[in-house]
Amino acid sequence: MGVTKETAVENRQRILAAAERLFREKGVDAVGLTELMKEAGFTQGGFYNHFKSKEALVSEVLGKAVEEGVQELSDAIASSQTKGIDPLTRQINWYLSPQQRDDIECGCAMAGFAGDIPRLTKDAQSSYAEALKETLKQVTEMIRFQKPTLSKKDAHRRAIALYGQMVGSLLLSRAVLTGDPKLADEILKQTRAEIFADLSKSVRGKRL
Amino acid sequence: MGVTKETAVENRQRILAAAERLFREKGVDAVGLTELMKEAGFTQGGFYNHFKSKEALVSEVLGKAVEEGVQELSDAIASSQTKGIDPLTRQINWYLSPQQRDDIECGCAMAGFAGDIPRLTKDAQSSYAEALKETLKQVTEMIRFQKPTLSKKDAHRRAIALYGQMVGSLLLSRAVLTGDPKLADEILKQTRAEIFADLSKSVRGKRL
DNA sequence: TGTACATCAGTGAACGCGCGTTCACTGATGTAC
DNA sequence: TGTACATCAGTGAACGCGCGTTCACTGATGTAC
Repeated sequence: MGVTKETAVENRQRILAAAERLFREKGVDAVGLTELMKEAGFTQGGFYNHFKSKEALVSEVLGKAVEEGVQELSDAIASSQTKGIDPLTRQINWYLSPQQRDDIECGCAMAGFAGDIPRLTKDAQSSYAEALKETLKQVTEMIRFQKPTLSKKDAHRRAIALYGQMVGSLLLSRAVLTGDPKLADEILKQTRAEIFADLSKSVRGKRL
Repeated sequence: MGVTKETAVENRQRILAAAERLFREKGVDAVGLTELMKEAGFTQGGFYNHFKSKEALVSEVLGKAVEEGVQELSDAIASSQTKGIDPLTRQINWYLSPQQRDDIECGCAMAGFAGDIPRLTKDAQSSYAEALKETLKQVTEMIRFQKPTLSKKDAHRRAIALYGQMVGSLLLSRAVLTGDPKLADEILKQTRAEIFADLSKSVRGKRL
């Protein structure tokens, strides 16, 4: 009831933030608009002042989440490089850590939403595909930073295989987290070990 | 109305089969019992003659699907060995093919349901974890069949990393299938290429 | 083997419930003069 | 700057709908004698 234009924009952000949190935690389908608006601090009716439909909200949340993911990765690469750390090693260690697996709120959006994509709008699917492409470019860069001798084509192939591996291990680890926590941890640990063994092998003795 | 005991058992199987088909296609949450029973050829009320609740059905479908997956893999390994084909190579080529990606009805249950597991019952989570463990054992065996010199521990590590990679690439490829079909195909192709490059490298020149 | 009765798979209407969405209303904000 | 009015974010009740589930009923199957 009577709210600054500025406040209205902030409130819209709050709805988006609440939605991302709940979607990641419970899944898109399992979150109702009443619950969502309550979480954001409003009553359900106000939703339609900000969004055309639930589907439009979902698309926007998804798009925002994957874009932020790309941005965060970009920042992490830059930060690693200024610190003189190898960005790829650092990124893999973070990605395949129990922390990023358990902190579903802040974890990788590409992995977290992967299962929902086929059921979303074409728009959402396109932004997801776009973000994946961008991410693969960044991984390719990290690989070339680590092994400058590699051709661009080889690095890109390696990037695709590596990123798929990271996403898959993360999702499998999450899937068995309750059913077999020991296995969940082992998946992350062994995948990390295997990746680093591969890397040190292919740089031919030069340790990372 | 009035049905042989035998027929009743068959009908139960039909409900399970319809459920698995629909769950894979649309996701567990998106399938209602009315739709499900209609698909199986019945009216909604009869559902509770066979299952305690929708949740119980979901658990049973999941358990059955992953068990069948383990069984099918076991059969495929045996069939490859009698034909003198390397089971691992054959399995990877099938798993990372556009056909298995697109044929969501018959594709890998471990991958297809991975995203749903955290929201299911403890029972379902346990059978999933059990099936994953079993699958990893089978992959380990395939790896040792291909490279008998590898220690059991090394083969198991390699199995975890490899299976995670296959699942991840498959899910990413599925996620961008509509948004960027070219990328979807490339993910499968490059992952296959990378895996086989790794394998031929680590068997030191001995082609598969 | 034939008859009487209990069982229970299947039917389809109905239940309460929460969903996404709409609506009339409120009242401070923003605007026109 | 002060006043009158339009705007529109937010409220909360209500909409139709499909959900998971329950229920009284049907009638062939299976069983007891």
